[in-house]
Amino acid sequence: MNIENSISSISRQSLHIELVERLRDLIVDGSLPAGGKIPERELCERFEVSRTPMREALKVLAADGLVSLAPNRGAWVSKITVAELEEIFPIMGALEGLSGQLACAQISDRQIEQVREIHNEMIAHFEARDMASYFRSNQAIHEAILEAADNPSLRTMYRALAARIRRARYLANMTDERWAEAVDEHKQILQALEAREGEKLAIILRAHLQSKFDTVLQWLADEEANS
Amino acid sequence: MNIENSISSISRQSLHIELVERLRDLIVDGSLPAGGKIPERELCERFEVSRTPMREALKVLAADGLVSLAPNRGAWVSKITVAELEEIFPIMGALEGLSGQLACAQISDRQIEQVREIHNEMIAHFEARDMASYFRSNQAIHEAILEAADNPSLRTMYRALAARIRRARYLANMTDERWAEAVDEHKQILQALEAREGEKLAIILRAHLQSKFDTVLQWLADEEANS
DNA sequence: AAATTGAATTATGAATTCATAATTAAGTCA
DNA sequence: TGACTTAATTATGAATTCATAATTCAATTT
Repeated sequence: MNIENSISSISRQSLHIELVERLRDLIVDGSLPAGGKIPERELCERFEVSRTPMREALKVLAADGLVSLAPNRGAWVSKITVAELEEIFPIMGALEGLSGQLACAQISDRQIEQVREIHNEMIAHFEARDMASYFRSNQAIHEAILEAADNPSLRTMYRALAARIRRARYLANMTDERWAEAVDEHKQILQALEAREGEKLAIILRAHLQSKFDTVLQWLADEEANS
Repeated sequence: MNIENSISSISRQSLHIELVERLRDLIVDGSLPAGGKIPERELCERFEVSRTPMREALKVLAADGLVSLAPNRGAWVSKITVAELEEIFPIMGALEGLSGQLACAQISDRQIEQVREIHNEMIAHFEARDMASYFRSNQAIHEAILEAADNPSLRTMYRALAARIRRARYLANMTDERWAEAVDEHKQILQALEAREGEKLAIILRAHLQSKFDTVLQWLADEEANS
């Protein structure tokens, strides 16, 4: 890529798009904590933009559900409720099932090989009981399947939902038993993918997400009890 | 509702939200034709707002995919391509399947009765070969199932997709043969719903949308050939 | 001392302004 | 006449300004 292109790739797209992505990252990685107020002025200074594009970005994120706008009271990072989790998990399941089905229909041997590699890394992390690394590999597998599905709209929608429930999804501590179950489910996922059995993979993925959801609900109930 | 409430329900929500809805309507009903430029200035005058909230609304719609923003060249109504249809139909199928499944799990007898009534109206429209009325009833049935699924996020996502492909979905002329098939599929839909067989309904709905998609693709191919 | 009122401050929503990019129109030359 | 150049116009993106709503905090009352 030459200099001209590398400049244009930054300045070409409008400020608010850039801001949407930056803000989404800040929210997803927890720099802007859930339930907290979004300091508009501060962020404008940080990113050296005026309020106009910043507020445009906040409105886009609000339409996505990641941000809540209180009229005349500013923007807040949306706090996920149990009710919303109950809404979103089945949708994620449907989308992830579809992504598996589409992936099976057209995934290349090369891509399957890549998934297998990540899968094996994940197993190693499981055996070492390294949960952070396990989650990373886990996420990479789901991303790879989504990638293989080769459907940009699906990708965008899935990621938007994943951003909304991210913390709930990866902060829930699993019991060792549940963890082993999840690993077993992942072995089935790999098998179905290798055999390119789309319908089967869809069913497994939906069930996998359902299990995850149950775990999260359990965790939330425990959290509730302990506070 | 008292006067105070009816006032606040209008003025309470911000201008750009109101505009998002108005613009979406204009696009979906064809007042702003697909592929056409969106006359920002004109719309600002029409709705008596300044450019700021109008542009905020356009950015939200762009994030939704209903509008395309060309940097420094303004906003255009997105034109659906065959590639996008190929992306979106399976997603709609997955979401509609899920809505059927969720609906079966909790639909009331009263709601089933309502669906049955709309279904019978639709059959009457079919027998009278009144396609416009048929489409209206058809849409009402899918809406009723979506409603019974009682999942606001699902509803929002489904409607956003439906808006994007609306014209393709309802402008495609069906052959009499295909039309009869669709009606038959709808009879199965009603049966599964009455029996509250969620999995089965999901499968039927996915297949139903797949058939619809095939019809639309055929229609597009014909259109292509005739132009 | 606690609650309540009201002025001062701050933040927000929307209009306006401003710099710049894109388009159009006019003029020039082959 | 028709393509090309360049000036004028218009539209766009972003910054700034302005009116108003919300919040804070001190003063007052009970």
